[in-house]
Amino acid sequence: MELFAERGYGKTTVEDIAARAGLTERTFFRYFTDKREVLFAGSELFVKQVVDAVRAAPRSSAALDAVLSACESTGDFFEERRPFARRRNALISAHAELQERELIKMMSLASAITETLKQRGTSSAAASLAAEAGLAIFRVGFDQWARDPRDRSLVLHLRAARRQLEAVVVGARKSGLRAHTRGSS
Amino acid sequence: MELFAERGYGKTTVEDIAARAGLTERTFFRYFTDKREVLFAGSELFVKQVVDAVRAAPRSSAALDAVLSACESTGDFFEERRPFARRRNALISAHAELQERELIKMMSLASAITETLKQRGTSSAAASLAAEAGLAIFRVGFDQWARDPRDRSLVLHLRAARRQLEAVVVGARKSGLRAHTRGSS
DNA sequence: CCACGTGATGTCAGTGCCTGCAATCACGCG
DNA sequence: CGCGTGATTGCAGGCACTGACATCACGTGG
Repeated sequence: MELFAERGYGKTTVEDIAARAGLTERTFFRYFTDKREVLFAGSELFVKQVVDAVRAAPRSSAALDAVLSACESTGDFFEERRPFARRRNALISAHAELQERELIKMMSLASAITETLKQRGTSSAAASLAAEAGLAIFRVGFDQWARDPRDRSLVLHLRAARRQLEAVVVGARKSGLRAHTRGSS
Repeated sequence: MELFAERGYGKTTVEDIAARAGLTERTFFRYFTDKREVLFAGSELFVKQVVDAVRAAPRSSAALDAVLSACESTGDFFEERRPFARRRNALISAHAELQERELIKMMSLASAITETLKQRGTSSAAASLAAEAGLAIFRVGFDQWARDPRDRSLVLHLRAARRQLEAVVVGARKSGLRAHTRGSS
């Protein structure tokens, strides 16, 4: 992060990073598969935490609720490092290659959540959709949180996003059914 | 695609591709910014079609309906080339770097849709969520479509996915509200 | 104190992606 | 034929990444 801040991501070579850490380029590639991966260290741990939280959700709760409470449980983690999260976010959104990596990490999280939901007895398609919808809420909520000038909590933004999604889906369902009834038959 | 089928994506160099097209590596990079981009040629056109379809949706329809009818309008396009779509899909899901590219294309589509919805008067957060929810439905539906041994239509799979999402969100809302009533106050 | 095994680190050479720059080519026009 | 313009090429080089092998650090048993 120091180096990226100094010269920018593109102008920082892997050799630079390794040197700053007192190592060789070759050794860098033993720890990270990629130049990009250096910004995503510990992501497996993050996935594990979220998945465990999903698994820990009460059986009675609906799939989406399980996913969202798991998302909310990451709040403490992020709340402590909002400044860092902001800088990291800015860096990533400034570089397409980094966004790509972030997106695939998100999808691997989605897959992991989907699997966990299936083990809870959710059907395959519903599990996928609950995972994806949950992460869509997370993305939107996280974004609002990161750019919130009033520094309100992540949980608050997640709940707001969730209500928005409900409104969007339910609203569409109502008018969609009406249109359908009108249109067919 | 020929070359990728013959030797695999990883073992096909850009020089190979250029040679097969009767050109030089250097020229390849004038047409494509990337080796990966060769598999996503014309994606801007696709985005344009979907965005136009969203824009063309009646004002009265809800945001999510606008997005979904736009997704359905791509059905004809894909239906004609299901075998190609399947091979391309298999190739992409076998290579993480290609998945990354596909994901970022999806997100750029989501952003474009979000913008269009905002112009229709949808609020920013609702627009994001309608776009993301719509694309989640598209991803799940498309996946089912591509792997459907009975070759049923894309539209059918999209509608099914949509009903699943409704169930997931509405189901969660009901039990979530119940839990909330029980839990707080 | 030494030999030895093991895992981390370093060296080196090589491949392939990608870029900048300058030369060359194709071709339509006066 | 000469000329301008846009497409193509050749060349040199930077950087990401890999494989094979050498070396180092260090704990263990003799």
